[in-house]
Amino acid sequence: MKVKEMNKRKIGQRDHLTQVLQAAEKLFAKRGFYPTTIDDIAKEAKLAKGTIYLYFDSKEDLFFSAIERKLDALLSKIEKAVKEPGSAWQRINATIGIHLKFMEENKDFFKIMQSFSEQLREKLEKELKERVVEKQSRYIKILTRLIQRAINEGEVKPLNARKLAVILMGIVHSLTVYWVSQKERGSLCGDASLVQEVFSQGVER
Amino acid sequence: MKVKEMNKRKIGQRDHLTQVLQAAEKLFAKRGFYPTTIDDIAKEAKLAKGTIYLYFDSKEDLFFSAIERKLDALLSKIEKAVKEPGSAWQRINATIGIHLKFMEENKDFFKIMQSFSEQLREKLEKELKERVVEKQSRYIKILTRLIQRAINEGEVKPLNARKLAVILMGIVHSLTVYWVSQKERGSLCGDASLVQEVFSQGVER
DNA sequence: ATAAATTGTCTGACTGTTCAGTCATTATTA
DNA sequence: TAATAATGACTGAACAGTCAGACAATTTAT
Repeated sequence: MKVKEMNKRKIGQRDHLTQVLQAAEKLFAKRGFYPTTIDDIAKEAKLAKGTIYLYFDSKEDLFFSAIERKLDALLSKIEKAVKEPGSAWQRINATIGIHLKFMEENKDFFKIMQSFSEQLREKLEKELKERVVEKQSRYIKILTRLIQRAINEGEVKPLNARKLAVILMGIVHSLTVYWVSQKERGSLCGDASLVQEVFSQGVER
Repeated sequence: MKVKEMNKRKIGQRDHLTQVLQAAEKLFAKRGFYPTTIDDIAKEAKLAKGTIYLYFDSKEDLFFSAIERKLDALLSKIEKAVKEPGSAWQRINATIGIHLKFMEENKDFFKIMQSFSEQLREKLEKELKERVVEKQSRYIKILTRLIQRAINEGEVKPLNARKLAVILMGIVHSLTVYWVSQKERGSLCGDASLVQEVFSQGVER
């Protein structure tokens, strides 16, 4: 987060910062990057446009900061769960559950995620993009490590662990997309067992 | 002589249309909808901006037409393959192979697909959007029907066929995304057997 | 056969609007 | 009172879409 004068931040200021980030998340999620204007976000946050530029350098900076904020929240949940004792499978299953629960609670957010990397290329600041890409790949790395361990323990076929991680993410993601598109939404978390069943049976030795 | 000249004129027209569609596909795929300007497309197609508006009503119209063109090509390949005789599994496997091959040959194109529905919402003409959504869902329906048959034949566990279709699409799609992001790309088609193995084992009774 | 008129295609300068980012002014806080 | 925070009118660039006219292919008239 590129907050100017970070060290001098006060409570009033932090509130405004959060207001802006929440408004940005909401609107970017609803409409995507380009159709969302800074004026929209300012209005939603009940602040003047100029105030936003006190906290963020540009629209892109705000966009990435909003994504980063949520991604941090998801990652810390995942990382915490992975530290818990248990077998590789138990951890993989926990991860699936946490991911689906998080998406169910933040259904707008994931829409940003899926498009950001391909949508903004070219134009965007390299540094900004890398901040987010790094966190995205950390998630895949965690899953890859878990799957590799399951392979080493002989519970999973000796396939490419990274590709299996990609496949698992793909399953979880596609079900989320499907769930969001439904008019009458059931519980997304309820699909955790389906994912676990299909994936584990699909890769087990 | 008369006929010859007339043909020359008509062929010229069709060429321009194709030129525009190809340029649009290329640039929309590379940069996405908003950062691509009609001037860019005109330049790429070596035509004047006004000419594009002879063939398309708006930027959105052009965007959807470019998508539709490619989607038709993919769908007709899939539909043809599904008509071939064979078991439900053979057809599902054929579909996976065709899909991956198509993406390998049109790696830019699929990027548009994944984002279009979420990117443009709100603003876009309903009718334009529906043209594409209808075709997208036709693909899922084909897969769903195949999977349902495999369930009826007792080869697949009695789970929700549509969700399984969504899962299969998710696997194929995520591997495509992963493949595109690789610097050193191997063969995407080569992953067809991985998908088939994991999916079939994952859902079999 | 040649010129003139007609038709259909293409062009790119122009217009109106939208919007990211600025900054002089005002409000708040210490 | 001085420092800091917030405001919103303003600016300049970008861009979708238009349109008056250029140009080439055909047809008609002489």
